[in-house]
Amino acid sequence: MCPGTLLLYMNFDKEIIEHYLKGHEKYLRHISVDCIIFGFHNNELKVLLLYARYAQLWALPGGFIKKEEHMDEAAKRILKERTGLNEIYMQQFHVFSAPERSTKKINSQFLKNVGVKAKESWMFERFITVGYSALVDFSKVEPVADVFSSACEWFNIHDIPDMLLDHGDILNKALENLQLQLNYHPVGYNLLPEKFTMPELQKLYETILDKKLDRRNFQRKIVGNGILKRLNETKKGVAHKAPYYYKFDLRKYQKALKGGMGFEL
Amino acid sequence: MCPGTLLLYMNFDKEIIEHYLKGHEKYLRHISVDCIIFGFHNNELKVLLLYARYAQLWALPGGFIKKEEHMDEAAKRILKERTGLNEIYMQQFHVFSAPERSTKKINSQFLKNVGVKAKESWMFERFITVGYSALVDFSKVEPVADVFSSACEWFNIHDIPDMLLDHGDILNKALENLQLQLNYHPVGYNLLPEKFTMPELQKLYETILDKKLDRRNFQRKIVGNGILKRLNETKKGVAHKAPYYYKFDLRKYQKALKGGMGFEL
DNA sequence: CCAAAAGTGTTTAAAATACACCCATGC
DNA sequence: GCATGGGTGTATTTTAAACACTTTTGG
Repeated sequence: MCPGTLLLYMNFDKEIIEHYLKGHEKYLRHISVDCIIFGFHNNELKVLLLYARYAQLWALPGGFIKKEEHMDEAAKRILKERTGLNEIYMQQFHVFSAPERSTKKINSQFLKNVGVKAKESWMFERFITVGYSALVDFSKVEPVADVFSSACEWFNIHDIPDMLLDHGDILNKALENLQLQLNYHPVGYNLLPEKFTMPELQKLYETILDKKLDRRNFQRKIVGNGILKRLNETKKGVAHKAPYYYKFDLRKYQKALKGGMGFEL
Repeated sequence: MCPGTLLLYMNFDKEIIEHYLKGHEKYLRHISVDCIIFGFHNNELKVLLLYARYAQLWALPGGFIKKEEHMDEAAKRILKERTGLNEIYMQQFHVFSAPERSTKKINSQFLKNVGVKAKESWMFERFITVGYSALVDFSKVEPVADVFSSACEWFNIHDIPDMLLDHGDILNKALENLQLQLNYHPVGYNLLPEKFTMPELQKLYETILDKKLDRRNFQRKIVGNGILKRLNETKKGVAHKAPYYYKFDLRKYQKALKGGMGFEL
């Protein structure tokens, strides 16, 4: 542990200790929520991770459900705290419940390190976690770490570090889920800025599906189901023919969301 | 309440009271599992329900997760107890977490009725429930009620009674999920007996999707992806041309399960 | 021998795929 | 003026949908 670390802990001690000793008065026991926050930037699919100080490992942004709170609300709250965004597109995708997924050792060691002697804590108990998958506009996110974390950063989906517990598995499952989603729902609206070019949209699909798509057929298919509106505006400052900007036709987009659109490209 | 009811309660009192007062020593708090058990019989899609004595309403078969048990194991255990079957095809499909989904009133009234005064019980607390969807061979199931229930019966999917809490919603979500599944996975293996005829398989699909399919195109598609083996045996005693029996080619079936098969019929 | 339901094949329409040429821009 | 990447159209293959006739069986 580097020299400043222990001191840093001190600043957060009160809140953290309270969480370990009294969190169960506020939150449901045994249940947590973990979020996979996907973003798209520089033609790369990214995921927002936290560096958990107590475990010295990267981890998914997560949290707990308040005693009178809907789980979806808990997920929204967590997402807002890490990204600053309201109205995030998200959905639960899987529950992870292996009895051996526990941070008891890590957590009690951590408490010792910050000088607290606690034999029992709701945080030492078993947790079942519900995975939420969220799609956000990268450019609008301002990553904020939580009290348990010393960093909050984007990672390229192909460059994920070792992660806490089964968080790596959770992330993989989320990605798999996103790929499936893509076949049936339009996805770009949540991941792209309001205006975007066709090549950008295509790159998004290619990145998620992890395969190349034919430029012309892709365009035909996307334009064909009418969820896009082309703007009378082209991208500036490119060393070749300038692509048009597009934006989503919200009404038709929503409709396609419900009806499904059988994308297999 | 009919006259015999209270007496009937007595026989179960010990186990039930123990459950209310000490269940939290055995099970995780705040988390339950509810199962939607689908079967297919007489060309109808059926669901197995319990009549909950404490609520005097039909309810989904459900249960709780033991302190050191994987949630999937809990679901398997519950499924086995109600159906007698091991190795059931099942999967979680959604978590229901509205804070208002609570049986506190119903449960405490019930305890009063059986003569127990308990102000507190883990069973009065809020529960988040994980829905599991299961597909079973109707002919192999022997429905068994649990201690909280006075009946365990199959219901036609189009003839579902009023149900406890949000169980109706859970059932609808499960059905929706099953319809989606059908588009990407073969489904018959779990719902049909080993030998079955093409018209039976088609009826299964028609029942789940709730629409008519073209007999010839259906057959071509199903046979086309090679998951079936036709037997040299026809159905006996039908007043018309006898259909062949088929069975699933397990190897190819499993492969199709993974690869998906884009059924949209 | 006829009604009922199953087996099989063909024709047509739609969708996915593959592929080629022209256009605009910055260097 | 040329390399880069974007815009657009067409021909081909594959897949889905619609449809008709023949076969078997019990009554």
